[in-house]
Amino acid sequence: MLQFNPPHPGEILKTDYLEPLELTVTNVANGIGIARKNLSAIINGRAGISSEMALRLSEAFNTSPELWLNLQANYDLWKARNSGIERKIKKFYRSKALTV
Amino acid sequence: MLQFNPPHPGEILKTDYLEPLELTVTNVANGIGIARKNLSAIINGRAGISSEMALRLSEAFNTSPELWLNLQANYDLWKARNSGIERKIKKFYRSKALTV
DNA sequence: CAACTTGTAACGTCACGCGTTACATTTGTA
DNA sequence: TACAAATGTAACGCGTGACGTTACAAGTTG
Repeated sequence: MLQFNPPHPGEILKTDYLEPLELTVTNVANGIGIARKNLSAIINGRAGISSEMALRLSEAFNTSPELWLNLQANYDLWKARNSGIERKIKKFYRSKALTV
Repeated sequence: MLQFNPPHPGEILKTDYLEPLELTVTNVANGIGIARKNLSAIINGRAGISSEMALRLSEAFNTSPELWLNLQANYDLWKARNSGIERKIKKFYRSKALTV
Protein backbone atom coordinates (compact mmCIF):
# COMPACT_ATOMS: atom_id res chain seq x y z
CA MET A 1 0.00 0.00 0.00
CA LEU A 2 1.28 3.42 -0.96
CA GLN A 3 2.00 5.72 1.92
CA PHE A 4 2.48 8.94 0.04
CA ASN A 5 0.67 11.02 -2.47
CA PRO A 6 1.45 9.29 -5.76
CA PRO A 7 2.09 11.57 -8.71
CA HIS A 8 -0.69 11.57 -11.22
CA PRO A 9 0.19 9.71 -14.41
CA GLY A 10 0.30 12.91 -16.40
CA GLU A 11 3.27 14.07 -14.41
CA ILE A 12 5.23 10.96 -15.29
CA LEU A 13 4.14 11.27 -18.87
CA LYS A 14 5.45 14.79 -18.98
CA THR A 15 8.72 14.52 -17.09
CA ASP A 16 9.73 11.03 -18.17
CA TYR A 17 8.56 11.00 -21.75
CA LEU A 18 7.66 14.33 -23.30
CA GLU A 19 10.49 16.35 -21.86
CA PRO A 20 13.37 13.91 -22.40
CA LEU A 21 12.26 13.38 -25.97
CA GLU A 22 11.64 17.07 -26.46
CA LEU A 23 8.13 16.40 -27.63
CA THR A 24 5.51 19.09 -27.31
CA VAL A 25 1.97 18.52 -26.15
CA THR A 26 0.68 19.55 -29.55
CA ASN A 27 3.15 17.26 -31.18
CA VAL A 28 2.16 14.20 -29.20
CA ALA A 29 -1.55 14.91 -29.29
CA ASN A 30 -1.41 15.02 -33.06
CA GLY A 31 0.89 12.03 -33.04
CA ILE A 32 -1.41 9.75 -31.13
CA GLY A 33 -4.59 11.09 -32.65
CA ILE A 34 -6.30 12.82 -29.75
CA ALA A 35 -7.35 16.39 -29.04
CA ARG A 36 -4.60 18.59 -27.71
CA LYS A 37 -6.99 19.76 -25.04
CA ASN A 38 -7.29 16.28 -23.62
CA LEU A 39 -3.59 15.56 -23.54
CA SER A 40 -3.15 18.87 -21.78
CA ALA A 41 -5.81 17.82 -19.28
CA ILE A 42 -4.04 14.53 -18.64
CA ILE A 43 -0.68 16.19 -18.19
CA ASN A 44 -2.13 18.71 -15.79
CA GLY A 45 -4.01 16.14 -13.76
CA ARG A 46 -7.46 17.17 -14.87
CA ALA A 47 -8.17 13.90 -16.67
CA GLY A 48 -7.32 10.29 -16.09
CA ILE A 49 -5.85 7.73 -18.43
CA SER A 50 -8.46 5.47 -19.98
CA SER A 51 -7.63 2.01 -21.30
CA GLU A 52 -7.81 3.36 -24.82
CA MET A 53 -5.43 6.13 -23.90
CA ALA A 54 -3.12 3.62 -22.22
CA LEU A 55 -3.01 1.68 -25.47
CA ARG A 56 -2.21 4.78 -27.47
CA LEU A 57 0.53 5.86 -25.09
CA SER A 58 2.01 2.38 -24.99
CA GLU A 59 2.26 2.23 -28.76
CA ALA A 60 3.69 5.71 -28.98
CA PHE A 61 6.33 5.31 -26.30
CA ASN A 62 6.98 1.62 -26.51
CA THR A 63 5.82 0.83 -23.03
CA SER A 64 3.24 -1.59 -21.76
CA PRO A 65 -0.30 -0.28 -21.49
CA GLU A 66 -0.26 -1.72 -17.97
CA LEU A 67 2.33 0.85 -16.97
CA TRP A 68 -0.16 3.65 -17.51
CA LEU A 69 -3.13 1.78 -16.14
CA ASN A 70 -1.24 0.90 -12.98
CA LEU A 71 -0.16 4.46 -12.46
CA GLN A 72 -3.74 5.53 -12.91
CA ALA A 73 -5.11 2.84 -10.62
CA ASN A 74 -2.69 3.73 -7.85
CA TYR A 75 -3.57 7.35 -8.20
CA ASP A 76 -7.30 6.69 -8.14
CA LEU A 77 -6.94 4.39 -5.19
CA TRP A 78 -5.05 6.99 -3.28
CA LYS A 79 -7.69 9.56 -4.07
CA ALA A 80 -10.46 7.20 -2.93
CA ARG A 81 -8.60 6.42 0.26
CA ASN A 82 -8.26 10.09 1.03
CA SER A 83 -11.71 11.23 0.13
CA GLY A 84 -13.70 10.09 3.09
CA ILE A 85 -14.76 6.86 1.42
CA GLU A 86 -12.48 4.86 3.66
CA ARG A 87 -14.07 6.50 6.67
CA LYS A 88 -17.55 6.06 5.28
CA ILE A 89 -16.91 2.35 4.86
CA LYS A 90 -15.45 1.90 8.32
CA LYS A 91 -18.32 3.86 9.79
CA PHE A 92 -20.68 1.58 7.96
CA TYR A 93 -18.93 -1.47 9.33
CA ARG A 94 -19.21 -0.23 12.85
CA SER A 95 -22.96 0.00 12.61
CA LYS A 96 -23.77 -3.01 10.49
CA ALA A 97 -21.12 -5.69 10.39
CA LEU A 98 -20.79 -8.13 7.52
CA THR A 99 -20.58 -11.60 8.94
CA VAL A 100 -18.04 -13.54 6.95
CA MET B 1 -0.01 -9.55 -22.53
CA LEU B 2 -3.08 -11.68 -22.11
CA GLN B 3 -3.88 -13.93 -25.01
CA PHE B 4 -7.31 -15.02 -23.96
CA ASN B 5 -10.56 -13.49 -22.97
CA PRO B 6 -10.01 -12.65 -19.30
CA PRO B 7 -12.94 -13.35 -17.00
CA HIS B 8 -14.95 -10.42 -15.89
CA PRO B 9 -14.04 -9.41 -12.30
CA GLY B 10 -17.62 -10.09 -11.29
CA GLU B 11 -17.17 -13.70 -12.22
CA ILE B 12 -14.23 -14.08 -9.85
CA LEU B 13 -16.13 -12.23 -7.19
CA LYS B 14 -18.97 -14.66 -7.54
CA THR B 15 -17.22 -17.98 -7.90
CA ASP B 16 -14.25 -17.31 -5.64
CA TYR B 17 -15.86 -15.29 -2.89
CA LEU B 18 -19.63 -15.28 -2.73
CA GLU B 19 -20.19 -18.94 -3.48
CA PRO B 20 -17.47 -20.47 -1.28
CA LEU B 21 -18.61 -18.31 1.61
CA GLU B 22 -22.24 -18.97 0.84
CA LEU B 23 -22.97 -15.28 0.72
CA THR B 24 -25.93 -14.03 -1.26
CA VAL B 25 -25.88 -10.96 -3.47
CA THR B 26 -28.39 -9.28 -1.21
CA ASN B 27 -26.32 -10.20 1.77
CA VAL B 28 -23.09 -8.74 0.44
CA ALA B 29 -24.71 -5.66 -1.07
CA ASN B 30 -26.18 -4.81 2.31
CA GLY B 31 -22.93 -5.77 3.94
CA ILE B 32 -20.76 -3.40 1.99
CA GLY B 33 -23.32 -0.65 1.77
CA ILE B 34 -24.23 -0.52 -1.89
CA ALA B 35 -27.41 -1.11 -3.85
CA ARG B 36 -28.19 -4.72 -4.60
CA LYS B 37 -28.83 -3.73 -8.16
CA ASN B 38 -25.27 -2.57 -8.60
CA LEU B 39 -23.66 -5.62 -7.11
CA SER B 40 -25.83 -7.70 -9.38
CA ALA B 41 -24.62 -5.62 -12.31
CA ILE B 42 -21.00 -6.19 -11.36
CA ILE B 43 -21.48 -9.91 -10.94
CA ASN B 44 -23.20 -10.18 -14.28
CA GLY B 45 -20.64 -8.14 -16.13
CA ARG B 46 -22.82 -5.14 -16.71
CA ALA B 47 -20.74 -2.83 -14.52
CA GLY B 48 -17.08 -2.43 -13.75
CA ILE B 49 -15.31 -2.17 -10.45
CA SER B 50 -14.54 1.40 -9.45
CA SER B 51 -11.74 2.29 -7.06
CA GLU B 52 -14.30 2.91 -4.36
CA MET B 53 -15.84 -0.46 -4.99
CA ALA B 54 -12.39 -2.06 -4.94
CA LEU B 55 -11.85 -0.59 -1.51
CA ARG B 56 -15.17 -1.89 -0.25
CA LEU B 57 -14.56 -5.38 -1.60
CA SER B 58 -11.04 -5.44 -0.21
CA GLU B 59 -12.25 -4.62 3.26
CA ALA B 60 -15.10 -7.09 3.09
CA PHE B 61 -13.06 -10.01 1.80
CA ASN B 62 -9.67 -9.18 3.21
CA THR B 63 -7.96 -8.82 -0.10
CA SER B 64 -5.96 -5.97 -1.55
CA PRO B 65 -7.93 -3.38 -3.49
CA GLU B 66 -5.31 -3.83 -6.19
CA LEU B 67 -6.58 -7.34 -6.80
CA TRP B 68 -9.91 -6.00 -8.01
CA LEU B 69 -8.47 -3.05 -9.83
CA ASN B 70 -6.01 -5.26 -11.68
CA LEU B 71 -8.73 -7.66 -12.70
CA GLN B 72 -10.75 -4.74 -13.95
CA ALA B 73 -7.81 -3.15 -15.75
CA ASN B 74 -6.95 -6.38 -17.53
CA TYR B 75 -10.54 -6.82 -18.54
CA ASP B 76 -10.86 -3.27 -19.83
CA LEU B 77 -7.60 -3.55 -21.68
CA TRP B 78 -8.70 -6.71 -23.35
CA LYS B 79 -11.96 -5.07 -24.35
CA ALA B 80 -10.12 -2.07 -25.76
CA ARG B 81 -7.75 -4.30 -27.67
CA ASN B 82 -10.67 -6.15 -29.19
CA SER B 83 -12.88 -3.24 -30.03
CA GLY B 84 -11.21 -1.86 -33.08
CA ILE B 85 -9.27 0.73 -31.13
CA GLU B 86 -6.04 -1.14 -31.73
CA ARG B 87 -6.78 -1.13 -35.41
CA LYS B 88 -7.80 2.50 -35.36
CA ILE B 89 -4.50 3.40 -33.77
CA LYS B 90 -2.42 1.36 -36.15
CA LYS B 91 -4.32 2.79 -39.06
CA PHE B 92 -3.59 6.23 -37.71
CA TYR B 93 0.09 5.41 -37.44
CA ARG B 94 0.25 4.25 -41.01
CA SER B 95 -1.01 7.59 -42.24
CA LYS B 96 0.69 9.96 -39.84
CA ALA B 97 3.68 8.58 -38.04
CA LEU B 98 4.85 9.95 -34.72
CA THR B 99 8.57 10.56 -34.95
CA VAL B 100 10.12 9.60 -31.64
C1' DC C 1 -48.37 -21.06 0.73
C1' DA C 2 -45.02 -17.64 2.36
C1' DA C 3 -40.43 -15.90 2.57
C1' DC C 4 -36.26 -15.19 0.33
C1' DT C 5 -33.27 -14.29 -3.63
C1' DT C 6 -32.41 -12.55 -8.01
C1' DG C 7 -32.36 -10.19 -12.45
C1' DT C 8 -33.86 -6.28 -14.48
C1' DA C 9 -36.69 -2.28 -16.04
C1' DA C 10 -37.60 2.68 -15.35
C1' DC C 11 -35.98 7.04 -13.58
C1' DG C 12 -32.80 10.41 -12.00
C1' DT C 13 -28.09 12.39 -10.81
C1' DC C 14 -23.27 13.14 -11.27
C1' DA C 15 -18.70 12.46 -13.03
C1' DC C 16 -15.73 12.18 -16.78
C1' DG C 17 -13.52 11.08 -21.26
C1' DC C 18 -13.31 13.09 -25.79
C1' DG C 19 -14.13 16.32 -29.62
C1' DT C 20 -14.31 21.28 -31.72
C1' DT C 21 -13.64 26.19 -31.73
C1' DA C 22 -11.62 30.14 -29.88
C1' DC C 23 -8.94 33.34 -27.08
C1' DA C 24 -5.16 35.21 -24.16
C1' DT C 25 -0.48 34.51 -22.86
C1' DT C 26 4.10 33.18 -23.08
C1' DT C 27 8.30 31.93 -25.56
C1' DG C 28 11.43 31.53 -29.28
C1' DT C 29 13.19 33.47 -33.41
C1' DA C 30 13.58 35.62 -38.19
C1' DT D 1 10.19 44.19 -32.93
C1' DA D 2 6.85 41.56 -35.08
C1' DC D 3 5.21 37.03 -36.16
C1' DA D 4 4.71 32.01 -35.40
C1' DA D 5 4.39 28.25 -32.25
C1' DA D 6 2.98 26.22 -27.95
C1' DT D 7 0.05 26.11 -24.01
C1' DG D 8 -3.73 26.41 -20.77
C1' DT D 9 -8.38 26.87 -20.56
C1' DA D 10 -13.22 28.32 -21.26
C1' DA D 11 -17.64 27.19 -23.54
C1' DC D 12 -20.45 23.65 -25.75
C1' DG D 13 -22.02 19.19 -26.93
C1' DC D 14 -22.22 13.98 -26.66
C1' DG D 15 -22.01 9.36 -24.82
C1' DT D 16 -21.08 6.29 -21.20
C1' DG D 17 -21.08 4.46 -16.81
C1' DA D 18 -21.40 4.20 -11.73
C1' DC D 19 -24.79 4.63 -8.10
C1' DG D 20 -29.32 5.16 -5.84
C1' DT D 21 -34.57 4.04 -5.25
C1' DT D 22 -38.74 1.68 -6.32
C1' DA D 23 -41.06 -2.12 -8.27
C1' DC D 24 -42.19 -6.35 -10.57
C1' DA D 25 -41.81 -11.15 -12.34
C1' DA D 26 -39.77 -15.59 -11.66
C1' DG D 27 -37.39 -19.20 -9.33
C1' DT D 28 -36.12 -21.67 -4.95
C1' DT D 29 -36.98 -23.44 -0.43
C1' DG D 30 -38.77 -24.23 4.28
